[in-house]
Amino acid sequence: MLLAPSSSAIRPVRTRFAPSPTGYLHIGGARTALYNWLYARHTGGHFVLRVEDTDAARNQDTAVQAIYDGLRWLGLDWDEGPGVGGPYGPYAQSERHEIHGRYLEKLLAAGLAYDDEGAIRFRVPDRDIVVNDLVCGEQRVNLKAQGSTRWDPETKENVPANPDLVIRRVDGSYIFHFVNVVDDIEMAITHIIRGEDHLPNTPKHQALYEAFGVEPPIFCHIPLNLNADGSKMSKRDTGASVAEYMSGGFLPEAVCNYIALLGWSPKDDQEVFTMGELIDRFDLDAINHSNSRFDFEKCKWLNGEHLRRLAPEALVELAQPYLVAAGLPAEDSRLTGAMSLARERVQLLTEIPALIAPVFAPVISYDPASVAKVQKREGVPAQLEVLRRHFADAEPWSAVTVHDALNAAAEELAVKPGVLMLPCRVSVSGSGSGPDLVPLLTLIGREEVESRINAFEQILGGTEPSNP
RNA sequence: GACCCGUUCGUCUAGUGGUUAGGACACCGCCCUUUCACGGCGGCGACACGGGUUCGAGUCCCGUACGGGUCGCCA
Repeated sequence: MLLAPSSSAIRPVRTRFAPSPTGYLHIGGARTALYNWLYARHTGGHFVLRVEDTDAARNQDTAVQAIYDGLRWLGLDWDEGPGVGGPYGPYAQSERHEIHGRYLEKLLAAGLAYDDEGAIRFRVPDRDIVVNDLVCGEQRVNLKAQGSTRWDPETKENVPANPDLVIRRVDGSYIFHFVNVVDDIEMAITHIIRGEDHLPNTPKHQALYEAFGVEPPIFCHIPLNLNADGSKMSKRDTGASVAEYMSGGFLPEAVCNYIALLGWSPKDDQEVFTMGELIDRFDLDAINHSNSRFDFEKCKWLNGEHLRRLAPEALVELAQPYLVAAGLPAEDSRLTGAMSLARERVQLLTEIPALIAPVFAPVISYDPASVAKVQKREGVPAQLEVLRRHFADAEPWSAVTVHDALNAAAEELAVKPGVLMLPCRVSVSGSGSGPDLVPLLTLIGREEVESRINAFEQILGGTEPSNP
């Protein structure tokens, strides 16, 4: 009973993400969830979250929580699932026993399943099963022929095997392949978007759909994400857990943007997308066919791009926890101005405190290398003296007057303004690099700038730095 | 081992028979009479290999190599 999936076009799209509670949300899983979510949003359909827990793994609240937290942080809200309910519940596999039992009965009654020493096996048909995958094309396999041998990794050889699928264990619990299909049928899932690692299993699922006389959903197997070195990404690898991004100063929309691009292409040169744009542009026909490697640097760059598109006020909001942790004021009239400076060079929210600290820090921590660089120069104390004099005349203290003062000092000394910038910068921030100097000085204020230049002159004069 | 998926700059990718093979990250250089950064400009850098088909192939076909995946009473 092979049925073409064409008629499903009239059904409202229903996608699902079905993670097992492993205690963390893998970035690859996050991408799978994202694609399902995007497709549902793109088509105006529904996105379902179903937790594939098992009896044995029950009561692992924290393990499930990590998945919820990750999805919520990414902004991938589910229309049906744990916490929100829905017409096709329950949404935890462990609570769907009766349903699974009912489907098992169907198979048993039709003679398509049988008891094997207490376990129950699904009788696999002896004919080609055809799967149509949106990405990988047509897959054709005879499960009976293929399953009659099994690879034994111990002896490294093929050994005879029973091709019929165990669907219920001796202990009465059900096997993944079976519950997966049953739940997808029951939840009226129309599109299965999942990792390519499931592709070889799909003919088994197809056979089950056919056994139940149900039109299978549209399969879409997406290529995998690998580590930078091409190895499989596992729990311990850098960037593998969404939790790292949550605490590492990333913006959820930047992470979504990046992982969306790993495996899907907008087919043009746009790289920075808002969530709305992703929803708009995302479609299944533009999914790539080959595996990709995770480039943490590009992910950071993209995060910087998203940060740069934010209003300073929004940045103040987002930086709150990092400011507090760094002992910086969480509320201050200069914060917005400081953010618009930090915004220009920031990639991660975690970098913000160091960037704006000079605006607020009463004590400068001098970077030895930067100080040494200044010390090597001739005539710096005299230059700072002239600079300070012009700063004293800047009235009122503003970006314009500070800028003019800097230029005037340079003119008097017959040097380019740039020559004065390094000593000035190190004086007020302790570092040779940082936000744009003039706005930084403006923000710090005349009094504080002058006293920091004073302090730095003393250091250059041979007095021991109070803060090496 | 069998079966499946794949292979364009280091990485992410555009490219659907005729292109100087385009963009982005990273890297390098220059510019922004102001350092670092941001931005702008430029540079480096790729069609895995071998056969076909074709007037013509990154694009189609076959093979090889390489990478990944799957073969559980795991999910």
